[in-house]
Amino acid sequence: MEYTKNGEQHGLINELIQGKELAKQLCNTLLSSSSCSSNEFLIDKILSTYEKALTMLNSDSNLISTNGSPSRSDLIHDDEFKYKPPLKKRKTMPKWTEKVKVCSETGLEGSLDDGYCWRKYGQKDILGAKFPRGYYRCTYRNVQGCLATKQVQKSDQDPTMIEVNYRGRHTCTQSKHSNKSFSSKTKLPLLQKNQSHKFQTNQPQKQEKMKQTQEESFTFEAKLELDTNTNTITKDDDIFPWFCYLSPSIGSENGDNHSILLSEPMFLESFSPDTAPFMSPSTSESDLFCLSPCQFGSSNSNGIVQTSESDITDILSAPNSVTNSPIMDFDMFLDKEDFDTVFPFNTPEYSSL
DNA sequence: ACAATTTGACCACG
DNA sequence: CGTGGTCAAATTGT
Repeated sequence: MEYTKNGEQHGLINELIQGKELAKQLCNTLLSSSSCSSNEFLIDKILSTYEKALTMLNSDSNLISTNGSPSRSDLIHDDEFKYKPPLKKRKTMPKWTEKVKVCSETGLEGSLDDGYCWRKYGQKDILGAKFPRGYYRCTYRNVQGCLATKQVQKSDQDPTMIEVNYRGRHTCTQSKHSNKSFSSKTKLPLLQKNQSHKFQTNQPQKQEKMKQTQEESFTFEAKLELDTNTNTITKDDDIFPWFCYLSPSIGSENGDNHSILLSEPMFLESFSPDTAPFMSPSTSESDLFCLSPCQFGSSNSNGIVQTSESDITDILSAPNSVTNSPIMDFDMFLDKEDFDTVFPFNTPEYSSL
């Protein structure tokens, strides 16, 4: 992909920065119990900004879509949802990839928490990858029919990087998060393939569990960058600072995350996970929410978001994204209904915010 | 006893 | 047919 068009890239960054600022304003507005009209205006502006950014990205077809899916910018225009994917097989399930970098100094890279409860249902060696991929689904799949799943895999290049591929939004209500702790729910395959899996799943596991208790000392890094090799876009904290990356050391189990949240503009409790499906899973209930592309991170995860198939447009659909703003793939984009769910600002229920 | 994880088998897709 | 994703029995943990 050639994202070498400096001018365009610069413009994109500007748009994104503007979006950030607008989001901040909106947050402030919301926090000050502002008027609806003011909110609507800001939201419109934000949407417009993202549209522009997406359009810019879209202008490079290679950048956005690798499988012929409609570009996101096509979708974000309300009245342009007429588009019907030609032969889309399925997939209304949003999907996005997130990369989380865990500071190895803490030696805690074995786990991470995005705020949801996951149950591991599989692990597989992936061709060409050093580390096996772990498959997780929502703990409440059976109970609440939540179909959210995620795949977790250590990065080949940088073992401190954890790649988390989310699929589907959470439809469950994970009330337990109200007592928010930074417990990690995901354990990563720590060993490389050539190491004994048997060993891996036993002994190290205990170590990991012990590590989990130390998770509060996790530190994360987040950045956004364009990876010209992989056609992916990563988020830079500078660009999307409001994505709220809390350091576990800051937020705390009993601590008041809100105080932190307030330091960076974010959308707080006025959104509940139930009413705002686009929110970050990571924050789940307690704490932070974010507009679409973003999510509110919960303490444990900070990271880099990345679209696996470089469809930045997916940004807009990050329903239950995670801690780190997800930029979802739109290889299977959402239909309008989904989009409204994810980015419901145009819906009546949100117009009164 | 129940819940979660592991892991080989199975299946679908390209 | 190879690979990735899921299932489910066995195992382990609480």
